[in-house]
Amino acid sequence: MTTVSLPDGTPLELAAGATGADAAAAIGAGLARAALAVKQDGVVQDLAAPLADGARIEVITERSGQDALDLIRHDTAHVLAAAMLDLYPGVKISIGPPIEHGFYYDFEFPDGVTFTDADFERVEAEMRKHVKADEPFVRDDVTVAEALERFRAEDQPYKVELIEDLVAGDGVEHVSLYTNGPFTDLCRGPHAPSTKRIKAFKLQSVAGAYWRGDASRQQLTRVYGTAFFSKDDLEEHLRRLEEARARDHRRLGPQLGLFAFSDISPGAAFWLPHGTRVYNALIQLSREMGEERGYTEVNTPQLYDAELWKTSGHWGKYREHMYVTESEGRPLGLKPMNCPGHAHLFGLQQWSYRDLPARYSEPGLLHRDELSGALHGLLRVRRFCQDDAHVFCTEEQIQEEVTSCLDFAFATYAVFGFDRIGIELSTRPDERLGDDALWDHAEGALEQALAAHGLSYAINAGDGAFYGPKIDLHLEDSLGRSWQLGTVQLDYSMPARFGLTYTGADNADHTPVMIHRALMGSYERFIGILLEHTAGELPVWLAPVQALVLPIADRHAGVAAGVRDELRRAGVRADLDARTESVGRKIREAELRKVPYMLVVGDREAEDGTVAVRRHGEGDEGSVAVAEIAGRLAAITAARSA
RNA sequence: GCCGACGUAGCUCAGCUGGUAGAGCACUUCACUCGUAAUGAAGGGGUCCGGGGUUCGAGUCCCCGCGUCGGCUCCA
Repeated sequence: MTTVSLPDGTPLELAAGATGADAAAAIGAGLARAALAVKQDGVVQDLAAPLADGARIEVITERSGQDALDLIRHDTAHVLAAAMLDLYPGVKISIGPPIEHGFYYDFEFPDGVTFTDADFERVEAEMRKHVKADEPFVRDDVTVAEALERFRAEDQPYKVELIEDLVAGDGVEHVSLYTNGPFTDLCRGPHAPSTKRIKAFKLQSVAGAYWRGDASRQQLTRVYGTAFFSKDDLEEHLRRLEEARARDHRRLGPQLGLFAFSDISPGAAFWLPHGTRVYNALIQLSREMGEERGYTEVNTPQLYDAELWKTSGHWGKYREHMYVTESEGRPLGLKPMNCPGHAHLFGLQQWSYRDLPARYSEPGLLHRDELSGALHGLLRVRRFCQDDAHVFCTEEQIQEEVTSCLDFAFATYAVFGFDRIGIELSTRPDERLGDDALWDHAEGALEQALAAHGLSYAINAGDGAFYGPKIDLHLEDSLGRSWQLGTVQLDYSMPARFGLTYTGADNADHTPVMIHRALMGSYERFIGILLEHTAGELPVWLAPVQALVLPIADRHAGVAAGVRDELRRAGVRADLDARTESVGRKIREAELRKVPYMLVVGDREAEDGTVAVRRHGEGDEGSVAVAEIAGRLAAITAARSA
């Protein structure tokens, strides 16, 4: 006898050796038909897998959410591979997993064969044949030797390499193969019972992807697709992707007159007047919040003798991403980051332990020669400005300083209502400065700060900066792609390399510790993410035009200009639309520009010193005295409350 | 940088198999002076990303370059 328990805790008795399919059948015929797989103690397995006595089980059906979608998307990846082998003899297959919103499969095509999205249609047609044929997924556990023989015979070197690595790495002796129709793949599984469970699928894009993520190895052709349990779900998914395009900051920026890009300077935004207002308002926010927290602003050069970059270590590691020039034979580098400049600045002065911590901030303009293919609107640029700061402190002050950097970061995000923040601890990379004892120490300090906040975080092993580990804070864009905004980095190396010292209470020289931190990250990236999160409807305090005064007829233009001036005197960013156009048109255009407040001035308002207030997206709210609306908007701006 | 796609007026896009460029919005002018999401009419505007090539003829086909988009790699 095998006894398993169902999700509601009910025990279910089955014959010894019973499978997931048996369990589903024992519960009901309908469930047996609907069953795709079985989850045993949290692990999804084939229906044909035997159940372990005492296991908690759950039968996976179409309604099981992500587990079920992962399953058929993985199935669809196998069907794609089967179709590709049908259509492209000699194609080499590598791997094809499910991913968050779909799946991919990586192929190597024979010489001279290129694969493009124009080929999707015939591949999809071939895939449909396999789905229609209702081909079962059959698992076969074989010895490593058998598997190697099979894939060598089929001339599938990537599969051979995967098996060899499994043997070398994990010492496996058996591997599992899954066969659907004519196609057999090395695969851990699980899979649904047959290809017919795939109800709707679509190939989406083709991309290059390096074998095993290694740029020095063969580049394969990756085919992305997605699959669902119904055509409606698939269409709904595609519709959402289309909607996300409307929130794309690259579309919103020019539309709202915030910024533009030009071929003449790839990766560098041209900030238009309204975008510059937003940009400056964010810098102002950083300044005010920094001042409250004991930061002092500094201003350091753009160009430095290569000596500085050699001292910091950047010359060796990042020179190819730096813009360099020379003057009178002296090599110079345009700063890609502020830290060496700040370290040098620290060294120009004399320091006592009584002066620490010193917190230097600078909205420094940086240039990095990013790979052309990496550029992405405002989110990845070559010219940008970080809300950068460096804290120089004693060993004893680290904990408190890192903690207050994190507090500062969350306080900044709270201003914008950002609460879904991904936290990562990035640890020592292969190429690094400093010995292991230093790294142990530094990583430990960051872990403690995170623990003190009670924050849950992911470990990003090997992704630290070359001078120290870091805590990274991530937000998602409109398509769910994750972007690093904030970072707090602990650095024991650079102060020593720059020979920085302070005089301790013992009258001896000591080396300070340096904390690098940026919270918004760069103003460019932050504005990009903010636009995607708000769909361009910036909070009132940040809107480039907070109020637009709309005279109804030309005779109201004088009064309207007076209203605008009064608002401006109160510190409100107000503009006037005095064109000879209908109010309807002016309102439509202001709505499209997402201006938060439209203030209409006609005969009635001119008469009694009021404006008719219309909120963006909400319609007419009636008349309000000019002084009152000016005070209201000034208060909102001062408080950054909406 | 690599793989694939794309690049036509300020913007969004049309332009079939090669036969000398088109719409809507925007812009300019004129008329209208208007009460909460488009007043009407007329007009101007294009080295079809750049450079080569094939052809009697190239926006359209081929090659090279640049840029953008989706990925990969990278991201101090």
